[in-house]
Amino acid sequence: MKPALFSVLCEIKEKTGLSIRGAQEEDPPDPQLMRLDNMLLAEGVAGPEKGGGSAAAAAAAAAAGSPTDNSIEHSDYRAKLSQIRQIYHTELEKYEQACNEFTTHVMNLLREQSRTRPISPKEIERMVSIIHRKFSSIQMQLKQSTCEAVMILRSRFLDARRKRRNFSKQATEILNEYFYSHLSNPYPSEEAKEELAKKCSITVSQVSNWFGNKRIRYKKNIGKFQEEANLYAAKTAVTAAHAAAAAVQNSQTNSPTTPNSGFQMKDEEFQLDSAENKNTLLTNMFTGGYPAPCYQSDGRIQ
DNA sequence: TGCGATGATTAGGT
DNA sequence: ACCTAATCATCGCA
Repeated sequence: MKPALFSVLCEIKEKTGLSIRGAQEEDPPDPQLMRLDNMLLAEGVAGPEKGGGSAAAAAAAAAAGSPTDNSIEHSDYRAKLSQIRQIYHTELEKYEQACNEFTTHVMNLLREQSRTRPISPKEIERMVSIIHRKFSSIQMQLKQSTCEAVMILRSRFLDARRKRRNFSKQATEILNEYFYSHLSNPYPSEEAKEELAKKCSITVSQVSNWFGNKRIRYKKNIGKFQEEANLYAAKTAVTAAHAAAAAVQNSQTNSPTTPNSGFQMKDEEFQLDSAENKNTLLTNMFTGGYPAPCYQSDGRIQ
């Protein structure tokens, strides 16, 4: 910027008491503008050059409940965010420069006019504030669209649904084993969930999600899961047989296993009596027979 | 590429 | 807080 113009701007500043550079930020305490500013600051788009963005990304990733450090996606997110940030800053600078230049231009015109007519400081102030209002509304739009872009970016990268990965085969195996061996009451306790989570290398809430999904899907279409149920029943039968063999050697007077009340969904009379079903499955497994169908094709009990 | 499977989210209930 | 049920969005296979 040319020194001559700059001195003019300083002159305006002195005369009007307006801050030319940052008029938009400090003049009206507009709540919406403040919201936008706060959000941009929180997302690391506005504010200090480095660190903010990654902090926001890390916080968001933590909120999304991602235990592994998917650093590839992270850096991708950061790259996109800094792209937005760069665009935002260059645009902002462009607007400020344009605002200043335009102000200078108007001031020059007023100066020339001052040779032919008297110009009051009031008039100058009015002109300058008009210009600033115009430019700050443009700036508001910029901030708004930047916020939108960040929100879209966030939803694309940080929405857990978008980066869903199937659990490992082992994990699914472990979960299924638990589910089918507790079919009469497939509601693991907090401790059980923690243990399953540990075994499967997933979070406790993922275990809860899995059981929630499994219960509802099993209930909806038991027929579909029959084969799977048989498979895991056989599997647990083998381990149970080992355990039983060991137990029998110790004592013959063991109390019977826990009484089963049946798989009952909350608030619903939905007695599967699946413990009995499982026992049938097991005995059939051992005798080589195939279990009699216990459920109708629509999933209801016969 | 279509479609079923599947993990995550949401709304509404207790 | 935890559940069910519906739904969303992606995965993975034929």
